[in-house]
Order: sequence, then structure tokens, then C-alpha cells
Amino acid sequence: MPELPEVETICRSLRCHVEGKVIRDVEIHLPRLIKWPSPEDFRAILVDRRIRVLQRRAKYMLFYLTDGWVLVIHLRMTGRLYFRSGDTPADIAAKVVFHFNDGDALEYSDARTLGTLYLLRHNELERIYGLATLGPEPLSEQFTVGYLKDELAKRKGKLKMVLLDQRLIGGLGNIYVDESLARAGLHPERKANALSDEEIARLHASINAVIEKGIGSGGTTLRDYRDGEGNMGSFQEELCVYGREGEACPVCGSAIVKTTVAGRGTHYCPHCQRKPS
DNA sequence: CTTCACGCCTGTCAGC
DNA sequence: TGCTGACAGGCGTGAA
Repeated sequence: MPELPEVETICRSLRCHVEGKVIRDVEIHLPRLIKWPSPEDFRAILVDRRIRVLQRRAKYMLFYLTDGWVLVIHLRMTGRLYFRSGDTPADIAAKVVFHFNDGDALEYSDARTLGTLYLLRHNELERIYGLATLGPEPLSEQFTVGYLKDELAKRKGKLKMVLLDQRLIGGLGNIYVDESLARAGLHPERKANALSDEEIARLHASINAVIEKGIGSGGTTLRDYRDGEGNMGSFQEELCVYGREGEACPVCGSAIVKTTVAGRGTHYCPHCQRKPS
């Protein structure tokens, strides 16, 4: 569900509620979500530790705790983190609940239960393979046109697949890849290593613009996604192609097409994003 | 090394 | 109305 803009929005909405809070207890209703250490140790280590700062890296949320521990949460498809003040009713469907000393709580719920939670020392974070191998993020200093050009040159696959690879760019998912390609006017099945310099520059600018607007809109709420206070995002109103099969392209009016590329639902405008034959 | 199909889970929705 | 199957925004694994 959540991609970089959604995770960033959740982090922003949670910081003022959780930073500085001391964990009093942890309820674990679905132990298999805890990937490291054992659920028993996970709980025992968290109890009495304070959340110092909450940071985000791509789609990972990192809660830096006292004594060098870091709680790492990846929401995958349907994970949700919701801050609940002590005087409001608990979510009985929550899979993991972090109770704070002041009576407030942070609830993790997850319809498809594909999310992952870890508790590691700050110098052990590379044990999470996906976190250790993340590429630079959109809008970061390292994500330059030159970087994108060099990386695309090494890839023979289709653009759609390459842009979803978190080792190349950290934080893009299915929605923002489709939107980036639409705004750059590039067909999702173009070969990554066959783009002109001008097309690469356009793609780079489009990725940054889409992610920046996505964050500015508080993310994209198509179904499940809410921020840490339960608010919906509004970027769904600005989507050009994603979820708009059969609707008119905002640029040329052609009907948006949906296909499957690299096993993922893929939306594009057949006129603005022509595939050179 | 890259590329790609598949499995993981469950809720929702279209079609019958 | 009730059932069935396809599908869903992510990622890790393993095979080629």
C-alpha cells in the first residue's frame, strides 16, 4: 500500500505523538509479523525504552530508541500505524500494540498481514537485506540525472520493472512509477538502457515532481491508506493514469490503457507514452 | 550478476 | 443473495 510519500506522511503525523514517549508494554497478537528477534525478546527489550526519534528511509520506518536499539517497521501492502490517545477506544483488530507510560498507544494493524517488524541494534541494521541495499531516494542529493543515466545503462529490463527495483531508487512503488512514466511520456515497456539523454532528464524530473507532489498531498488514498492520525491523502485526485483505465488522458484525451508488465498492473496513455517499434 | 515468476496473506469486488 | 475467482499499492526467494 504505502510508498515513499505515504510513509513520509505517516512519519510526519506520528512524530509529535511518539517521540519522547516511554514504552510501558507491547501486545503481540500476530507473532509471525515479528521477524527479529523472538516475539518474547522483542517485547522484553522494548519495555521501558524511550522513543528518541522517528526517521524514514525509503519505505522503512525507523524508531530510534534509547540504549542503541532501533525498531524497524515496513508496512508492505496493508500495514497501518495509528496513534491512539488514552481516552479513545482501542482497535480490536490491531496486530501489535505499543502502550506508552502516559496511557496513549501506537497501534499496528495489517489486513493482509504481510508487514514486517524488527528490533535491532543501530549498528546491525544491515542485517535487513532490503534496507542495506536501498538505492538513493528521489529528491535526495545522490539522486542526480547522472546517477540515473549510469544505472539505467546497466539495465536491460523494462523501465517499469527497473524503476520498481529498490536497489536503484528507494521508495518508488507501483502507483508512483506509473505516474512518473506518464508525466515523462515514456512507455513502461521501453528498455531501460535505450533512453536518450533528454528522456532520462525528463524521467528524473518527473520522478522528483511526482514524489514531491505526493508528499505535499499527504499521499494517495485509494482504499486503505491513512496517516498516523487517520487522515486520508489527496494525491489520488492528481493521478494521471493510475486506476484510470478507460478514462481520458488529461493531456490528449486518449483512453488510458491497463496492462500487466513485470507481473504488475500497469497504466499508461497509448498516445503520450508510445513505444518506439 | 540480472531478470522474472511465484509465494506470502486476506479483503474486496466483478461476474455469474 | 451467495458463491467463485481475480486482483490488490511490496518484497524475498529461487531458478534460469
